[in-house]
Amino acid sequence: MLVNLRSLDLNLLVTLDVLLAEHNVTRAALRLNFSQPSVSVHLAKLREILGDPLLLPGPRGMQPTARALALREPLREALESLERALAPERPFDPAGASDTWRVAASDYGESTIALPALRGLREAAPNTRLAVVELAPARVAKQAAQGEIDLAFHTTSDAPENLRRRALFTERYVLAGRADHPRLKRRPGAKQFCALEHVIVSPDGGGFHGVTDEVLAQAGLTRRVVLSVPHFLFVIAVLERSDLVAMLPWRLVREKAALRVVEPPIEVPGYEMCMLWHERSHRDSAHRWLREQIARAV
DNA sequence: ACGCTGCCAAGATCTTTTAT
DNA sequence: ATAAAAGATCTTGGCAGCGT
Repeated sequence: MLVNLRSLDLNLLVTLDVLLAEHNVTRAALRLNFSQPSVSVHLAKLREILGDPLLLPGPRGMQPTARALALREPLREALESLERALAPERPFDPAGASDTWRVAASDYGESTIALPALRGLREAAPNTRLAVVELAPARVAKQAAQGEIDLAFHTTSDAPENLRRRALFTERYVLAGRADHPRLKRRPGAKQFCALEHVIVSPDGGGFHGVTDEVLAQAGLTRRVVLSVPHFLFVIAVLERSDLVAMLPWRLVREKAALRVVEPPIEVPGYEMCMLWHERSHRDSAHRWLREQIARAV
């Protein structure tokens, strides 16, 4: 018959553990910082609960019953396991860690966050692995909740409310075209800007209308958006091989020698990037280290 | 007010020492 | 070898502190 743990004071097991080691109530009491009678009462309760005398007074002190002998090792292991489980979390050791982290990122997040952070991660924690998975904004909250991803890189403004977040940087838009683009030798005016052929990134797919178009509309202007693509990096390839231009995040194009980057003639509001994670990971020392590492890298 | 826990004091039991 | 005395150890009963 199983002992109901609800009705069992686990402190009794601590006493039993010491009793099984000492075979002596007085010495057990000394070790436990209890009075001898208290331990005697504990033993009485244990006898009642387990239905076994456990320790019998005999010729050479208290002799353990067969049940007591059978109990000793498993009990010791169980208590040690509990002690380990309840021990204060030890600080994360990057050098010895072999975690695999799953991070959701768009190709923009890959370029501007994952890439800068990668070197530091490899150096500090060489036995860890990083899995970057496609960022699907609609699914981030669920993925985080189900533990499919540890971290997501996302714009702050439309990030799921129920996830923890930390701002990483603010981004602004610049106008980019190929390095020797004839119309970008000087910063174009609004009219020339609208006359150019534009590429737009539409992560949801298929859209031809973005923030830039809204700002233009307020000024009574429209531009010619001739290509819509879902990924940022493809835009760069397109710009390099055509006369198309695009309003792109500054961080994505700042080191692209093949591109010419100019300030746009109109003021397009930027956005803030943040990383998102689930409450469950919030206090985890490994996860905190990862977050700190990434925040420092960007 | 009640129940739980631990302590102290006293009683009970068993072991060891000492005397015969 | 046996019995009494002393010592060690466990159990029981009563009490106080504490939290519900």
